[in-house]
Amino acid sequence: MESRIERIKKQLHSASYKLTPQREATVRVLLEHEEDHLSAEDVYLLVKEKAPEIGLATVYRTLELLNELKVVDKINFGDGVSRYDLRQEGAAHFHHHLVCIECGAVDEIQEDLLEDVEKVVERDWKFQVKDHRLTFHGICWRCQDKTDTEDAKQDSLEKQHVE
Amino acid sequence: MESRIERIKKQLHSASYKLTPQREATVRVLLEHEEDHLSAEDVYLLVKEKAPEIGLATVYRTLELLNELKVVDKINFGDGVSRYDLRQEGAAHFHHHLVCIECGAVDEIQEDLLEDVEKVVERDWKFQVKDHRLTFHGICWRCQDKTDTEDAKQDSLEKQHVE
DNA sequence: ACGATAATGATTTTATTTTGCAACTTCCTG
DNA sequence: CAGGAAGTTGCAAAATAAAATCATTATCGT
Repeated sequence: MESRIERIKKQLHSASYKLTPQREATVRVLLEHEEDHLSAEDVYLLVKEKAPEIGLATVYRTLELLNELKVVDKINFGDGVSRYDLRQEGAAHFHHHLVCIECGAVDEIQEDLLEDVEKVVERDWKFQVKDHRLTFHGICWRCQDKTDTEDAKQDSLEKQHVE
Repeated sequence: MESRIERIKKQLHSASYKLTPQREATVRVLLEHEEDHLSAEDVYLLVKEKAPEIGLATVYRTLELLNELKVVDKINFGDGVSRYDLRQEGAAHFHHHLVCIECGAVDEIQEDLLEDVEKVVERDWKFQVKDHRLTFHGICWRCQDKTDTEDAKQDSLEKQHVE
């Protein structure tokens, strides 16, 4: 993790930006919540725990900066807020998401999956693909299990009290 | 087109909503700009031409309603505005988009392309896919042509004035 | 340590979207 | 075809997110 921060620091420097304490604190929060999909406000509140003097504007600026450097990706799941997601180190493409319409959970898929599709797009639409955003909406395995269990429960109830 | 409005009217009725003149005007604007990706404000201004007395809030409410009914999809290309895109009639899935990072043009892909990928997701992640969002970011054929032309121009200039 | 340059935090501003509410429509019922 | 409940509208105000402003402060190479 330290080495990861070091590398981000180098990225900043090579674009002649500085790794200030505020920026470092922000990056640390992102690293500690790699699985989550935090909004700017979320990040702000978490960073504030470590560095209470930080301002919201700085968090916005830092996130925008990290987005420029392709360290994070700015995503939008349809609620009005932008969320920020660390990009896998060295990944050329952004990873995919599974959004559960039951419980709202967001899972990640790191595999590419789109190689063939991109080839088709490049060939048939003459579109030179640089990046992509892919999100599936549906029902996650947890909610499928839950529903199964409830169905089973429901079934047994219906057996007891036939209406 | 009239029949399409008729069908949307039925959809509204079956959810016990009404097709008011304002809603009809809004739907007509959407149909007439099927290729575009209008923001709420865009729609508002266009509807106002036909029905000047309409309020912005009504447009927002209508778009939200049509989104609920899956007549339109609400999309977000990363600028701060939501855009509304008519769904192909009968399409189970939302179509895909090609966003050009040079000129900002947004093209649509109606083909599915994701059948295989969805199978993998359902199998390997036990995720029951209901819908998807796929957007490619890259360079459209128009800008590729443009760049080619400019390169050629540049080449010939360089031949004339070698530095 | 110094000084140019970059970054910060508090606050204000902008832009988009949502909400509250009184007035107005719509459409069903008799 | 009048009456009335339910649904809808337009306006204005409020809520939200994000960006911009600006005086102050920190950073880093020399």
